[in-house]
Amino acid sequence: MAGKKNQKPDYEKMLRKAGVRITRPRRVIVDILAGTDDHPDALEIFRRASAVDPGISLSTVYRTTKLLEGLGAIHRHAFEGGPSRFEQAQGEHHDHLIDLDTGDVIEFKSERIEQLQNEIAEALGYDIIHHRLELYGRKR
Amino acid sequence: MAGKKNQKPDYEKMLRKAGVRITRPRRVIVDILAGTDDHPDALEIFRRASAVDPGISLSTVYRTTKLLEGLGAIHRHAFEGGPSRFEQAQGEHHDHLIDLDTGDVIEFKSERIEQLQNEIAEALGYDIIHHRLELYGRKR
DNA sequence: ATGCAATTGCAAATCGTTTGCAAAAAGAAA
DNA sequence: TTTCTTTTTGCAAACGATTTGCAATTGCAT
Repeated sequence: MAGKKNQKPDYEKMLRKAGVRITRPRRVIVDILAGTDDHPDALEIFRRASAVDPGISLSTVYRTTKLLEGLGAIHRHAFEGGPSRFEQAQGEHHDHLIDLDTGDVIEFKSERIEQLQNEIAEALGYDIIHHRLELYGRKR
Repeated sequence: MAGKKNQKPDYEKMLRKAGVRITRPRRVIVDILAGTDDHPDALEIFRRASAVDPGISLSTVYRTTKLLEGLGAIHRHAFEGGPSRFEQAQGEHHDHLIDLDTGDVIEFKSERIEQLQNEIAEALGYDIIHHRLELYGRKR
């Protein structure tokens, strides 16, 4: 259920299409994001990028995540308490359960809940632009 | 549906019970929180408090909101993009729809959704400690 | 290869919030 | 009410996450 990302997204193609330059730092960062199913924050991406190319700066990580987010290529999640965490925008929409003890993120999906959300917004006279559903829990 | 807070909470009693001193700044801040049904942030509480007593500092607003949050007397909401906003912990649990154009917060409640959340957590082997459901939308 | 705009790294700035500290106020005791 | 001890305050400085200005570097169309 969780670690199911069908095919790696071709971020380089997305960058090219966006008309931005394909630089070494961007290639490294983008590869990291394309190659993981977890939800690293900027600092963690920076660490992983540094392991590949020690010259990459944290600023560039922030700039690149922001760029990719703007392209809709990745999603940013501001789970409570911590820094923003990122994940590929691949696959279907899902929500998150955050393990309060480990910080692990478990993805889940509920068609029923989505449906109910729409009904609620509808009843209130609103169109939902996006939503946030996060369950914070601990293992039973 | 929204502006329905049954009776003002007696925050002074809660403070006394918590064994902390009832100071003038606390009284002012607490009165503001007890007397509003909206979701002000720290700066807004500060502004309102300053109107009553110009001597109150922003630090004290932060300290007092944190104190009340610790007592379970108010809830803190970190809606996306902005600073934390607070509301009395009175009444039943509810979730929020945030008007992206105005910042207005509309409260709603869905027994069905809560139920589904529990089923999901259950299925994943987790106990939900708390959750966050926010709909971001604009008027239709 | 060349030239220029886009991108980088770095350091400094930003925003919301927290904290150290000395001065001020609460409230228990006398 | 005066005194005493303790908590609380205001202020300014520190904080963590993120953004930004700028000069140096780089991608890439020519």
